[in-house]
Amino acid sequence: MVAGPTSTGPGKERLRLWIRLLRASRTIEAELRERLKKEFDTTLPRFDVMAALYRSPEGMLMSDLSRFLLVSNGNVTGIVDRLVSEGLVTRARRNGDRRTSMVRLTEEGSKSFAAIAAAHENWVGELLGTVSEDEARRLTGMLKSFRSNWEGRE
Amino acid sequence: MVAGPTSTGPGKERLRLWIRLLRASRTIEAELRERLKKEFDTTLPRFDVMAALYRSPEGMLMSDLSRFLLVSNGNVTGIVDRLVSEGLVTRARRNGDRRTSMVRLTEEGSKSFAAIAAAHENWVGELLGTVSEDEARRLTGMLKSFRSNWEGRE
DNA sequence: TTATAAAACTTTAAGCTTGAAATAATTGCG
DNA sequence: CGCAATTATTTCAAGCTTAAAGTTTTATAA
Repeated sequence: MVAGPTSTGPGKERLRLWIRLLRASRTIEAELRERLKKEFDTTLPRFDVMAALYRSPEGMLMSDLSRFLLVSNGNVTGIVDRLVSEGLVTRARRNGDRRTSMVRLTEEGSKSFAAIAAAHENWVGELLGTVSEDEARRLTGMLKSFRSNWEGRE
Repeated sequence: MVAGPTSTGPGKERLRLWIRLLRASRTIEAELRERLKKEFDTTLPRFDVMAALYRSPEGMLMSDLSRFLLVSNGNVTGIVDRLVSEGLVTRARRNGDRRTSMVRLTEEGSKSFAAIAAAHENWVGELLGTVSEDEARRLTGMLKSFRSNWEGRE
């Protein structure tokens, strides 16, 4: 996914775009992962889950998390397990539907996330520093319309 | 990495961009992974390694692969191991420097890759279909300059 | 009711991924 | 030369990831 086009033709320009997109996101992702590890001894998947929960103080179902984060159900199970065992998150069995459980940040998890998120936002600002605010807005617009055109997820 | 900004401020626009970038690449990546599995019973990492080797008929060192694909050394070892055991790739010990080995596609690997790459290019064209050729060129340019400004890898 | 299907989740097996430690070969320098 | 540092690679442990199969609970409908 990271090599160059192997031919010329109609799809070439879009293939180039895809390769650039992928290389850019991998490079940034690698840098963020490294800093999360070094500075906060955590991982990107944990950060993702906590970020989602931080936006939903009322809690989220496992399936909400899985859908929102674009990862599989089983995947979320493992990450939440570990967050629970670290005291950052709780799984609350529900009376209404006993198949499901509400996942929420604990007090500690919320505090912890706020600190990490602040650093994270600065890192992203730094790593994308060469993109002007205006360019960022335009790029975001292009990517947004692309996704929402392609399929209905959010 | 996939949730929205948690605050307003100067870095907000770039954080939005990063989230869009990540969601776009994850969505496309997931779709490509699924099709590679279904249609060719292979994986993205295998495809990446084969794509790199296809561009270098003379072969690549393990460290070349690792650098080019932006993944760790140990990672490449495992993927190449599996490709070797499937007869798609060879590791040739070198006389000059016996620490290293040249990795090459076999005849079969080369044929196999050519077929997969053709399908792959069509898929990408389809998945990025809502982006015009012209827009694709502009986006690519932005992403390219961003990366080369940020650091010296290629 | 009461089977049967559907939904929410967990478990499992296989593979991917990293960072760190271990091996082995080469290079450089006193 | 001889040995310390460097380089190329593999091994390892832990965690991430998916698809598929399994479990439990809820909904449907004959």
